[in-house]
Amino acid sequence: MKKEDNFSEWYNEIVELANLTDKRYPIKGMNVWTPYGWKIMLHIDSYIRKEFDATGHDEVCFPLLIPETEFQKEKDHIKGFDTEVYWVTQAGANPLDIRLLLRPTSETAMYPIFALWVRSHTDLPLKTYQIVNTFRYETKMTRAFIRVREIHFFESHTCHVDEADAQRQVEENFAILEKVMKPLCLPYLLLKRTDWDKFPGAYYTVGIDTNLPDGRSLQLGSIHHYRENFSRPFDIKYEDLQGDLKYVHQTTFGMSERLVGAIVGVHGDDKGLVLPPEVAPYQIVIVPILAKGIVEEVTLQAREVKDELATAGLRIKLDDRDVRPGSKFYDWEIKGVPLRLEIGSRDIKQGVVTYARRDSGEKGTVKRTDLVRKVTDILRSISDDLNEKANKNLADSIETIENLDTLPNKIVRFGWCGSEDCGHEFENRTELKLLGTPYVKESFRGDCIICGADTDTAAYAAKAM
RNA sequence: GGGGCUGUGGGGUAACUUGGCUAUCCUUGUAGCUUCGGGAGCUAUAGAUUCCGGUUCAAAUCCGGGCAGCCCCA
Repeated sequence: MKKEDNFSEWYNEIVELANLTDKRYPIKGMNVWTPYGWKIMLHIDSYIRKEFDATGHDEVCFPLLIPETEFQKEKDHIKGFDTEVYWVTQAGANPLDIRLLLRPTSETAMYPIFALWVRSHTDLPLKTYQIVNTFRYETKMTRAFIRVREIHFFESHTCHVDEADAQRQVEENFAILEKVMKPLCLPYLLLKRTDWDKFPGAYYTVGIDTNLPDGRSLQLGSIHHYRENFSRPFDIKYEDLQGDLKYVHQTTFGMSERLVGAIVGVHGDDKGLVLPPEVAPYQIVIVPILAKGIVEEVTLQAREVKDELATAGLRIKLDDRDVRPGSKFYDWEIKGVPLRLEIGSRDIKQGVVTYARRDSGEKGTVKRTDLVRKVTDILRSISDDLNEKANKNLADSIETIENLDTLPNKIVRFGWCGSEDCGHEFENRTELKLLGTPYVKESFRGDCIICGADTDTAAYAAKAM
C-alpha cells in the first residue's frame, strides 16, 4: 500500500495490519485498544506524566459523570459542546431528576471542587492533571485514534492568582510540550486560534498542529488561557494578602490519543509503521536464523543477546516462532520495530550480530563484544533521524501564498489583516480551515490576501484532518 | 435533520437478479513432519449466512421491523 497515493486508505490499512486497534467493537468510534497499541499509548502517557510531575503538577482523577446543572454554568462552554455529549437520563428503571453527561472534557467536573480546594493565595497555584477517557458524539466519519467517540485524553487544569501567573503557566506548558514531543519525534506549529474558533469558554486558545502527508493539518492538542471565564461561574475565589476575595485565573492543556495517530501518519511508510524507539513496545526484535544442526547454538546465542540487552534496560523481543525468517521480517516491519537483530551461524562464526534499521533500511553488523553500546547508539541515531526528517517534512509542507488563484496541496501561509470578515471569506473561498496566527510572532510584511490591507501578520490554513 | 446503500467463518469474498443439492474461493487459526540469511511445502483439522418476525413444501436469497456500518445532501 502506497502512503503517498492514498493516505486515508493507507492509514486505515496500517493500523489494522500492525494490530494497533480493533475496530470491530460494535459502537461507532469506540475501538478496542490492543496490547500493542496500548503499550505505545502508555509510553506516551509516561512522558507526559514525567514532565508534568517534574513541573509540580499533581495527578488527580475526577468522576466520569457530570450533573447537567454544573455543565450549564458557563454559557459558551455548553454552546460549544451540547450537540456532542452523551447523556445518562435513567438509572435502573427510574428517570433521573438531574440528567448526567459523560465528560467531553472535565472543566465542569473539576471546577466545583476547585472552588472548595482553593481558599487562600497559599493554595495557589493549583496545578493538576489527569489522564482519563472522555466522550464526544462525533457526527463526522470516525477514524482510529484521530476521530473517535471515546477518547483517551490528557488534560491539565491550573489555577493562578492573576493573569500574569496564568500566562507564566501557558509558557511553561510550551516548554513541557517540547519535551514531550521530542521522544515522539513529532514537529508542530503553535498557532493562536481565531476568536471564533477558540475553545468554548476560553480567553484564547493555542492549537498544536502537525502535518500529514496529503497536505492536511492534524491538531494534536491545545493550550488555553481562561482568565476568569470559568472561575466566575464556578465561584473559584481566594483570599489575597490584603484579605480581599479574588477570582483565580485558569489554564488548561489537552492532548489525546491522536498522538498515536500522528506517529503513524508522520513516520510510517509503504512497509508499515515506523516507531520512534522511545515509544516502541519493542525497541529491538531478535530473529534467530536457524538451520539443521545449529539450532541449539543459535538459540543459546539469541537468548544471551536478549538477556544482555534487556539487562541494559532495552525493550526487546526474541521472535522464536516456528516460521521462516523472511516472514518475521515482514511482520515486524509492519509493526514498526525500530531495530532488528539477526543471529545465524555466519554471525556466530565471525563474532558479530547483523542489524537492520527500520527507518532507513540500513543493514550492517556490530561486534558481539560491543553490542550494548552500539545498539544504544543506533537507537539514538534512529530517534535523531526521525526527528530531523519530520522537521524537514513539516517545513517543506508549508508554502507562503500571495493569492488564491492556485492553492498548493499544503499548509498555506499568507497575509491576514486579522478581521473576522476576511477570515470567513478566506475559509469560504478556499474551503480550507484557518488555523490561526503563529503564537510566537514571525516577521512578515505583506497584504491581507482578501482585502489587500497592509499587514505584518501571517496566518496559516490547511485542510484539517 | 433528509435521502441512498450494505450486513455470509478471525479478515476479504462467491452464490442473491430468477428461493431448491454438502454455502465458493483466498487468507488466517490449530496439530504434525520436512524446512529456515526476505512472505516455505505437504497432510490433517477448526470456523459463517446480523437479530426478531412473516411468506413458502423449501429462505443467505423475497417481505416487515430492530441493531450495526458505509455514502451523499443540509
